[in-house]
Amino acid sequence: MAVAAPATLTPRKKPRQARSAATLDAIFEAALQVLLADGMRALTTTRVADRAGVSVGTMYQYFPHKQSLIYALNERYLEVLAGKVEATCRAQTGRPVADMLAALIETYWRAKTERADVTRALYRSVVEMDNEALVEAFARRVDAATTAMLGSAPDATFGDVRMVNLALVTVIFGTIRNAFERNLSQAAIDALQVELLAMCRAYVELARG
Amino acid sequence: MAVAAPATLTPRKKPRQARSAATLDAIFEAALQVLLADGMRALTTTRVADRAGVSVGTMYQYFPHKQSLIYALNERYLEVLAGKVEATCRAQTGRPVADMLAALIETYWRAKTERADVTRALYRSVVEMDNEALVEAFARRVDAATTAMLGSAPDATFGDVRMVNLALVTVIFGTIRNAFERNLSQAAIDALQVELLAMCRAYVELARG
Amino acid sequence: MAVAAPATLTPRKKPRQARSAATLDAIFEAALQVLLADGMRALTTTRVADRAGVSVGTMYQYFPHKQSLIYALNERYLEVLAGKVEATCRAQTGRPVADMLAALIETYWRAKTERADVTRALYRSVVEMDNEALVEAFARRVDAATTAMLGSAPDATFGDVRMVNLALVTVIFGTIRNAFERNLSQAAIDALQVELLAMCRAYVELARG
Amino acid sequence: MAVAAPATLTPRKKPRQARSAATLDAIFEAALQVLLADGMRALTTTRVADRAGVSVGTMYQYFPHKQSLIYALNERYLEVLAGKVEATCRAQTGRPVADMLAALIETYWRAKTERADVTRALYRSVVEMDNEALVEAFARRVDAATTAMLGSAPDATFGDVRMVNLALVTVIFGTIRNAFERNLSQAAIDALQVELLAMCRAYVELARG
DNA sequence: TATGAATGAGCGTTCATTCAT
DNA sequence: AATGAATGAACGCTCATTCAT
Repeated sequence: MAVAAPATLTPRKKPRQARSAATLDAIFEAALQVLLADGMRALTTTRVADRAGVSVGTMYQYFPHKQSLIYALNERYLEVLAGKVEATCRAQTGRPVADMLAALIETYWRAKTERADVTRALYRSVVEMDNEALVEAFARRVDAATTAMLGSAPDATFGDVRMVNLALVTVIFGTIRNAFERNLSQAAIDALQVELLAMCRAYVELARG
Repeated sequence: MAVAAPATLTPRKKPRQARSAATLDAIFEAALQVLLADGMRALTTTRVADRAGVSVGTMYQYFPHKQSLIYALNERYLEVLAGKVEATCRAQTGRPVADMLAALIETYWRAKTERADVTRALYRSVVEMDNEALVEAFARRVDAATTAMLGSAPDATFGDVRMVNLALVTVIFGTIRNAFERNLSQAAIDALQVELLAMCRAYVELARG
Repeated sequence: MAVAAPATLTPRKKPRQARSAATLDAIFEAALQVLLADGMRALTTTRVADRAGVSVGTMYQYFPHKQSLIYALNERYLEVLAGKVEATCRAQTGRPVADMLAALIETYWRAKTERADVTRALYRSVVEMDNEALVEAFARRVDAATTAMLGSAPDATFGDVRMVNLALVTVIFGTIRNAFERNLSQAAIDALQVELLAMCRAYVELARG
Repeated sequence: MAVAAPATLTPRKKPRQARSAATLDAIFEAALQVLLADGMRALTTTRVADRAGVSVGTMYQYFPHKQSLIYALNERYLEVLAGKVEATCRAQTGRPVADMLAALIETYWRAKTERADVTRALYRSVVEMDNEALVEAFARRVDAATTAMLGSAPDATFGDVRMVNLALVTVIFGTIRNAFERNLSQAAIDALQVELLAMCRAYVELARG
């Protein structure tokens, strides 16, 4: 059931040539397209290979199992997402904590909204693999970035910054995910974002030394 | 992909005899066991029937599709969960808002923790069906209950109780779900629950008229 | 594969009571209806029993296999058909041979046309059983009747009446069956009947002593 | 019930390589063997594939459904049969009408007799598909050939050659089919062929201008 | 005697994976 | 290195038949 799950986010196999990288991209894009167009059930190796314009055989040189393809797909998505969060954290270093929260929520929310269909499709692709390692690695990267950011706030010092950070990150990410699961109107979603920010700010107010 | 999705949470077919009800229970329990032990991939009709101690044919007298079994499984789970939330809301009617929040979080958290494995397994079973109707119905029931509860608080009146309610419910449920997705230590989980409550209380403080 | 095939056309089991006969009739009628409405594929024991208003168990008291039901269905049909041919033959005894031929063709053609759908459905039901004995018995009955009729013609004596009879019966029945297999217009069918009669008369002219 | 039925008799998919053609032949031959040995009920995809020495998967690369295999089987058979009739018609062009009839009957009868078992097996395979289009196409081809042949006879002109042709073809083919359905002795069959020819000749005598 | 829930062998079909070319 | 035809285990599901009630 569980796929061999390397604990790192580094790509399993570095493409040696531009050609390989292009093929890899084509496969990823194809997989995503199939997933979006026809759902998880239609995500067969042949279908992906066909849409990517390569043979199944070739695809099996890049991915030893179907699971490894799905794994890599999620890896890639989380890689980009983590990058965005890190960029925001860097940009917010040393700024007031209220701004940090707004920026973090905004970044994550937009990342999920931009291609909401992809987000949802990937959530569903997770059944096919053991994503624990992936999630763990993502969490570690994000935790490091947000903890550093929070620590740099000039207007707040926290007794247990790791705890505050865990709470904020879990609440923000969990809320955003949940908002996607329910079929909320755009208006409700916008309002929800505002409330979430208010809540986080109120919490930080409490928690700051 | 999508299963025929009745918009209600009422069981599709009332078992006529005690014998039938027992069989139905055995099937549900078997499906859950398989799901827990071997994951979604192993949840085949034969396997479930075998473990339930009935023949496939019998299983197909209770469920027209494999999907309908999974659907019913989730229906059942959400039914119980919604019932617990409603009970809590009834019990907290007229009590201080801070108590309400503590009780709601406690109830939901415990429900998820009691059989955390089941919770996780069911989250994953969702790929196989269209659970939109189910989630919607669950959300409506819970929203009604929590909104009524909040409205009854003697120590708080809200400008837009529906908005406050939506925010609280989404944050609480989302956070708890997210806490489960990550592999947190029990200590971290306990601490998180405390923080979540603090955050919700701070938010309500802000929102109350 | 082959069903136990009694060589006679007599019913396997004489219904003792009116009740039984009614049930039997209901089963036959139900089978025919299902066959007509949904084809051979839909002809399941449960479906027939349901439509007949009895339980499968009861049906299995009348017919030991599904095949025996189909067998009996064909038996019944051929019984009626043979009866019609025999009646015609009796009626035509001693009449001119040209009249005999016209009457025989007319009788058989009308029998097939009256419920053309039943005819076709039954043709198709034959896959499920070994109808050799049935066909043989039918052929014998008809041969006896037609041979006797031909022998009684005042205006013709045949060198080998059995041969002439075999030729006529095979040609007439075969032609009519074939006419049904092709999708001919009503006009074509009518014209064909006329030609068939002409052909048979010309043949008899030749064959008569 | 009905299979997608292309209105032509041309093969659906040209095998690209000699290897493929061999496989296709093996599958056809296997299907025929199973049909002959064990009847329609035993004609399962696995059984055919096994006997053909290929895997089910391979079989499904040639035929999208079980039905399409049966369809192709009949298509192939009728193709050969129509070819034989056409060849005879070409050979008999311009010859006396009595010779034409003898040749046509002889050709058709021999074609059916050569592999009488195959003939009978295929008759039975028809339940599984909608052979209307197939039969129609066959009829059209044969009608065209025989009508042209009859029209070329130097010793006969017909008022309505299409009508005469329809009568002859229906009678001949129907009679021959019927002769196969009954379990006639070889002697009876031979005699029948003679009588059929006599009948057709007598009819043509009548019909010729 | 009549019932219909239960059975389970066996069906048609799919698709991840391999390997000869 | 790339291909895609071939494989076959395993799936979801059906339905003739049985037998406890």
